[in-house]
Amino acid sequence: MKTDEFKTQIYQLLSNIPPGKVTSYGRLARMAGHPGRARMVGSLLKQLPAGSTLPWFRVLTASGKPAFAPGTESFERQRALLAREGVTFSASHKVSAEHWWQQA
DNA sequence: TAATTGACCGGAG
DNA sequence: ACTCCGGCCAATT
Repeated sequence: MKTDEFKTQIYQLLSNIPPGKVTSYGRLARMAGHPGRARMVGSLLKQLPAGSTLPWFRVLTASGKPAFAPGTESFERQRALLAREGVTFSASHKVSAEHWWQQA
């Protein structure tokens, strides 16, 4: 079980999330067969190569909100990208359950 | 080499 | 619904 395999798994899953859908760090980790490694998923997304086309913005915390503090640049960027796909936030910055990705 | 730091999570209070 | 806490473990100090 190498770290590289975990990374590959996560990247694979991430690329499978369709536009307009979202999931959480923890769920991705669990889908990859590594429950409890949510932080590693966050670490991977943080270190994504500059030119990557992976939809990092479709990943939220388990509570359904972005991992960034409201008002920060990253937060606004994520909100804009999701809005472009029809995913809107509630007043408390939470994404409604109907947008959550259900594995095919 | 050791300590600290996170784009996290679930349970408990 | 919200805060606190312990577990998580690679990357960074």
